[in-house]
Amino acid sequence: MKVSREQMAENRQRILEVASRLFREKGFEAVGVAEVMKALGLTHGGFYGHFSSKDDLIVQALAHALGERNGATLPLREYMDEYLSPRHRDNRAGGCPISGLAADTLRQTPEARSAVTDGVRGQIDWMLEKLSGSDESARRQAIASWAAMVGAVVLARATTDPVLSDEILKETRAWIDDGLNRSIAAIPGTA
Amino acid sequence: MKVSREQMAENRQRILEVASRLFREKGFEAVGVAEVMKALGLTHGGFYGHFSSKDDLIVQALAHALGERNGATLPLREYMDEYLSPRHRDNRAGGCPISGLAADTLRQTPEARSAVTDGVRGQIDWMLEKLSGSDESARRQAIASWAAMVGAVVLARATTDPVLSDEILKETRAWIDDGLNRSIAAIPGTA
DNA sequence: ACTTTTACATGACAGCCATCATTTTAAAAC
DNA sequence: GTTTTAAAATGATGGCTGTCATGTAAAAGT
Repeated sequence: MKVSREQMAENRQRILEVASRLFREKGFEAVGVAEVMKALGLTHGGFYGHFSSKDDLIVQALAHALGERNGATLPLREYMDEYLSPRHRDNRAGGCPISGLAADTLRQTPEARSAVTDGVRGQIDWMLEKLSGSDESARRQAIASWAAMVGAVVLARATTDPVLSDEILKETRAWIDDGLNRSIAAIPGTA
Repeated sequence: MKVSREQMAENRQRILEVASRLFREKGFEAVGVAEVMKALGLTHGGFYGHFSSKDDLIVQALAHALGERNGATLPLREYMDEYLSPRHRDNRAGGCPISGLAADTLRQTPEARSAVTDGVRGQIDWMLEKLSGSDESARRQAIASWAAMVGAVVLARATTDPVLSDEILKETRAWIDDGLNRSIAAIPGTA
């Protein structure tokens, strides 16, 4: 049956939200078009009225998830605390799309890869801004801290031993903080 | 046709080698049983004489790839140089199975996940040994450095911009070295 | 030499998936 | 209120994949 214009626009948004959550949770390949539509209470038929293909959905869902996360106005340390928490590790569907989907995106279209690249660049810039420094050492710190965060979440998720998994998150968090403190101490007037 | 006993044993080894390379290159889901066998010049039919299922192959290929890498007798800094090199980034098929497959293993059998967990634990222990320290700070350093290495490789592979990709590897490598030097300096007698 | 065993080839089957053609039905337009 | 439009439902199709049944030929055993 046909639905109202607003209903259709809302449906489109809900497809993006549900798809981006399912993709993060199970990966692009493991989620079918029918599964996404069913999660909304719809059937697979209407899908191609909204998106031209599954690849198209992947690109838009990625952009949607990346954009959603950009609203983060947390202080850097709180952001890192949350990122490296067991809660984020266990919340793949609602978590960072880069740590969740970067590896999966390798086998996707150039458009999808491009969206992830923009996300990586944006994240580094955001962290750099939060570090309130733009010399090379701040950029190094932003990049390496971010790499450690992504790696720790990937490893913590892959590890089935909960003790080891928690330890990876905790020690990585502490290590990053060691580096932050060291840098702050190096700024004249803060030591 | 039937082949000799040694030939069969060799075929089994070659299946493991080819499969572990293909899996690392394209992911578990994207590689079919037929594709693996074809890469050896065989057909899909004989596969189930060697392995009970594709899931079985995945576990054994993972263990094979992880074991292969354990022969590393490089000094720690050289190992890190290689790990964070463009060459390793571009060599998924022959590279570290953890950075290449950890995310993919989330959706695999408990046995496969267990193999990866053992690999993570072994890698941390190996690095700890190389750091020649076993106090908590050395363990923290091993875990966080390793997380940064994995994250940097994942991000560098996902990033399509070659300049940014190279930068992620290079800055992460430098950042880890900063930490190593700081720790060495903290050991009495080395400063 | 003959028989038995078995590694691999061939071919088939069921299940899943993306995509599309057609139909239905309710909202928009008049 | 009637007609037009289009969003979603239904159903079909083709391709791919894991798995298995059967066939075949060469090695192993006697």
